[in-house]
Amino acid sequence: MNEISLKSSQFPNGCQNCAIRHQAVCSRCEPDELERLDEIKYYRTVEAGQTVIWTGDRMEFVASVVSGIASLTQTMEDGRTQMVGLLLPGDFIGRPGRESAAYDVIATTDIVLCCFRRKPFENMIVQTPHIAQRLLEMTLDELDAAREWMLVLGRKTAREKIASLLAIVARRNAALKLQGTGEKIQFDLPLTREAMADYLGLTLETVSRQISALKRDKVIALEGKRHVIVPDYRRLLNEAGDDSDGGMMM
Amino acid sequence: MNEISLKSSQFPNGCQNCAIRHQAVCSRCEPDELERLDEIKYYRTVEAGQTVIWTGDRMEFVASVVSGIASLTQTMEDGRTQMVGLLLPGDFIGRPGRESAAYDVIATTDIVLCCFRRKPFENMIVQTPHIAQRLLEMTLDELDAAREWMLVLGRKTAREKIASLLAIVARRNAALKLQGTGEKIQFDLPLTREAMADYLGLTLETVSRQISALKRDKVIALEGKRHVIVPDYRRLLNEAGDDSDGGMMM
DNA sequence: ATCCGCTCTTGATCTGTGTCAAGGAGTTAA
DNA sequence: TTAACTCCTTGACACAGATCAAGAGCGGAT
Repeated sequence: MNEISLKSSQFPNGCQNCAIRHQAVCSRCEPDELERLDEIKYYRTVEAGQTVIWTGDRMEFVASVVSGIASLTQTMEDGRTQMVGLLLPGDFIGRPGRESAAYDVIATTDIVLCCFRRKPFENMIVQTPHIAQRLLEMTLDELDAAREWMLVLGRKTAREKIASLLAIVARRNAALKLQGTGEKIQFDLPLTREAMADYLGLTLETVSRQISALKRDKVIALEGKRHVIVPDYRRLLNEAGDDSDGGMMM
Repeated sequence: MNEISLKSSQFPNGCQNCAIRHQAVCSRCEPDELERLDEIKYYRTVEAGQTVIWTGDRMEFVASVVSGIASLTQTMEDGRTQMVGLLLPGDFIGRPGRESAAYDVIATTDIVLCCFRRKPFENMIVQTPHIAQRLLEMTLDELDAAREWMLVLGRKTAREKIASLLAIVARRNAALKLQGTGEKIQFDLPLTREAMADYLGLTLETVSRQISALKRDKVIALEGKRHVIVPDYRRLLNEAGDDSDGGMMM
């Protein structure tokens, strides 16, 4: 299962994207708290396509995604699968208090995780209130994202679903770079057609057809299979069925 | 908007179902913490069919459902609606830190809410760590429920969707009464066909047809339109597509 | 260079669910 | 009693998306 421990020294700036350390802890932590966090922390890489944890596995750690993209996936006995979460850098994996994993966690791209051994981490939560508060904020955001996605899954057409997904990835990308003010946004899709289908509750054929249709209608342009160019972000949002930008997710 | 303040004295046993007071606080709270909670607390009733809060409204409070059933609903501009949460007694409404509501909150039946004014409640969270910890637990449970529902919305057939919903309501009901060990479970559906459709991402006609089909196939029996009898709970679970009871939701 | 495996596209056809329409059953009000 | 209303059921038909099938593009291994 391709597990490699990395030393903190490989991340000279600290764990830049690690939500726990930088967003939850650093700004408010006492030095001795940081030390305790470092003691229970280790890094781990997983190759694209590998499964980090299977549903039901014992969870020995919780983790934060440092780089790459992971997904939470549920599978029914007959093989139907539904992705229930897209984990981007900064997102959190696992939950304090749970012994075993509730979902498969799959590395969609090569990823680096910042892991914390679970038991000591749970102790830290009890002793360090602002960690629980930060985790609560993050969890509430995830809950909003999940509910937003329920609207997508339950009520949107295939075309709207695709546009919604593209809008999310585009937004994430524009947010990471300088705010893509006005100018066209472009990015590489980090998901295969099949992964998109699993996220959207569609088949990969329908995904492919709808992407072709959006291309034909000049809502997007493609370079190769994965590189997407969005000439007019508002238009894309409109296709997604949520004209008022507002919420959306992730 | 039908707002009635009730006095705590109308709930002589305290607020039995109130998650914050009894599950989050009582067992671990100091007396002075309980007093502070009481100061910012009030009760409110809402009639069936009324909207408690509209999306975008300013949230002056957070609340816990004491009795009855409420729902969280999202609506698109063209009127398509998706229920994104079913709130049963003990469930929490609102989130600390958010100024305005992200969803419509609708009273599906007559309900009683135990409300806490938001600002002082947020202060309490900061000062009283175990409240944040309890809220984190509850939020994580809701997140699991939402993700479970994503599988229902994205990958299940209409028949499986109906069976899934019936199973949830049945489980809740059996849990409230003495564990319905073996014997047949019966309960009143608290939702109209239309509300079920909004929850399941279907039309009310399809809901009606599938309920008729389950009745015809003796998976359930009906007395009137709303009273459901489940002779074999395992069979129902099987129809829902999740043979291994295990998780499910809410 | 050739073959293999993987991802993606496109076509033809099938089917589950939506849409439109009519009417039944129960409740409340006149 | 009838009328009006809400909630639910059922039928006929349409259509979005699934399924089945063939093949294109492309990188990696031999």
